[in-house]
Amino acid sequence: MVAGERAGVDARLAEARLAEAGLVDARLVAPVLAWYPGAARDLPWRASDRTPWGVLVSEVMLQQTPVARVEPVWRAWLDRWPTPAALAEAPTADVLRAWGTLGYPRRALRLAACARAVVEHHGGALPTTEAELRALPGIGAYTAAAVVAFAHGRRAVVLDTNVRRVLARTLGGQGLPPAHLTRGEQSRADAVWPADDARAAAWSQAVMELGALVCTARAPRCAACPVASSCAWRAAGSPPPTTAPRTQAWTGTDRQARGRIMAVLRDAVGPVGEGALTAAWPHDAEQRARALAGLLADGLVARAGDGYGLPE
DNA sequence: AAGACGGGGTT
DNA sequence: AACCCAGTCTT
Repeated sequence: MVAGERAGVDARLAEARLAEAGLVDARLVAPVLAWYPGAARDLPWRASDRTPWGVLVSEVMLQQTPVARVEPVWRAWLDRWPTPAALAEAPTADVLRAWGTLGYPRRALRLAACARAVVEHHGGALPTTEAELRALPGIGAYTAAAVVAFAHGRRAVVLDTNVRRVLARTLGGQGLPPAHLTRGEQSRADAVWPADDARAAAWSQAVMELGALVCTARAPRCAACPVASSCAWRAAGSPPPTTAPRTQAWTGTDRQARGRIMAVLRDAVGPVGEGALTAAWPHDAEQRARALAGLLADGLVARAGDGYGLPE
């Protein structure tokens, strides 16, 4: 075993002892739970009249898209398709237009497929276990846990980018979590998560909110943090992150080309011809063809007469 | 384990 | 111009 692994194991053992002694609960969980009620945002998918379906729709929309952009689309979506059964009947073109510019439109396709699966296999009601949710299209480990915690109020370890950052800083002393979710992070989270359903669900919501509002990636508001005094990262002098995340290129990528084509088709009343696609991405015919082929393969675009349109 | 996959607000 | 965002799926 190399020194780094040895140190990691020692750190986890130390954390496990702290958890056993109830110190993590006293220093981290309890203060964050106390902080939440006065700080939480008033988001519509958290309202007392929320439904599991509304929670799921919010979680899928929030996969890589910020809250501010999701909120208006979520409201319109739930007004139009208040249940899985309603969405299951919707034409794909309507679904993609309602998704608008949230990005990653395959999520909209998967959400519609999820609605149909819920109708077919679960009688139209969302299942309540992580394993059943995980088996539905577009629902991965995070979203399954989020629905269990936020919609059903039961214990589920919700490990999104916010929670990973809070735990990396407060317990790990690191500025940012690893690039990819590690077993170490999962075992650390499992040790921290309260055992009781109601407390665990409240913690899920509160720790995510802390990461979103206070323990932010770029410029954390440590002065407003309820656990600043026991934060391992602060104690270490807030050292900058060691590994810089690789930023994704955007301008000139296939993804941008796909987006331009989708924008044209969303805004078109009927099918569009080759000319409209050329105008959408004029300078690289090869890339345009590759993007269109990908969209057709993904089921985001369909041939319509002599041209192309959103699928029925 | 790595790469593909949108789009817009913030710094 | 970079960076960031309540991830998932495929290879």
